[in-house]
Amino acid sequence: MPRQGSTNLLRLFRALADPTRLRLLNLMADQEVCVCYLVEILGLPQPKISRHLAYLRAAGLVDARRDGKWMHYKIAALTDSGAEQILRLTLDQFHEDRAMQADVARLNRACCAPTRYGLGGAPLPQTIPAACCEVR
Amino acid sequence: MPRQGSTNLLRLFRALADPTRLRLLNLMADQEVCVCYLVEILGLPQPKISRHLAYLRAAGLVDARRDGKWMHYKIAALTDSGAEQILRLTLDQFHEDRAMQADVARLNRACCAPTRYGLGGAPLPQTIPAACCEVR
DNA sequence: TAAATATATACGCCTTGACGAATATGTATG
DNA sequence: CATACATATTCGTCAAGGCGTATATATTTA
Repeated sequence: MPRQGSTNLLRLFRALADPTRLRLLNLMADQEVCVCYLVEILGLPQPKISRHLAYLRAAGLVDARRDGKWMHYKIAALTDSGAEQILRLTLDQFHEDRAMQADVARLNRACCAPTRYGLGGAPLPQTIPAACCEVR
Repeated sequence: MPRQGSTNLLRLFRALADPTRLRLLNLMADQEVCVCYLVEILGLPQPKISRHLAYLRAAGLVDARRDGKWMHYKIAALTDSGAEQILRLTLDQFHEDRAMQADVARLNRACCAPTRYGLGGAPLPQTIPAACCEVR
């Protein structure tokens, strides 16, 4: 297989060239996340979220997993190690961005109290214990 | 000034989301380069090169310097350190890409023998000594 | 099987930006 | 000042992709 690193990088950069997709990737940086949380946290129309997730999936940046009615998305392991490095560095940079950190904070709060966010039966991310701080 | 790193990153990724601009940045990775060399090496129409350089300049990724009839472009020092890191890592990745290295090789050959490339009086990059391998 | 829920896709509209071709601008030189 | 040369910009056209709205699909539950 010929080296075609710049083609992979091009695909990566096109995927990163949209603010909604950056926010989605930020929320998925550390864990697999259910679509319902993404919609709730970003406060954007569900079809918009779904379309951007489809774009990211087509670009090979995320993997999807069905779990009953729910779909979980997570950041994929990229075959191109250069693209992988750039993606990881990008996600790291989001730690310096207030708005991105605010998104993460809202995600954590929603995961700790799903019912308050209209996410009653929604599955929690695997890294959040089911009884993290939920009031019953 | 509020943190708005993701806005800077967005501008960066949009600038990187084009194959011609990636090739241009690759050629400028280590040195300031005259537009005439960029046109010659990439073998693309001059207005196309010029438009992409204008885009890169507007995005703050390159600086331009006039030298008589000639214009020299170089990669700018980015104010956003996150964007700077990503850009540098991207340029590093080009070392793994055959086509990108071929561009660099052609640039070096042209700089060493400008007259053979129809670049008779064109100014050499600063890092290339005027008598590098030129046959007189 | 019908209804409810979660998610995905299709449609039409619109903006961004890429392109080739033509032309304009800036600079040096005769 | 006229010309040549290097580079930039404009113009019209086109494709990619973003959006809201509506609808389709998949899954569970009654």
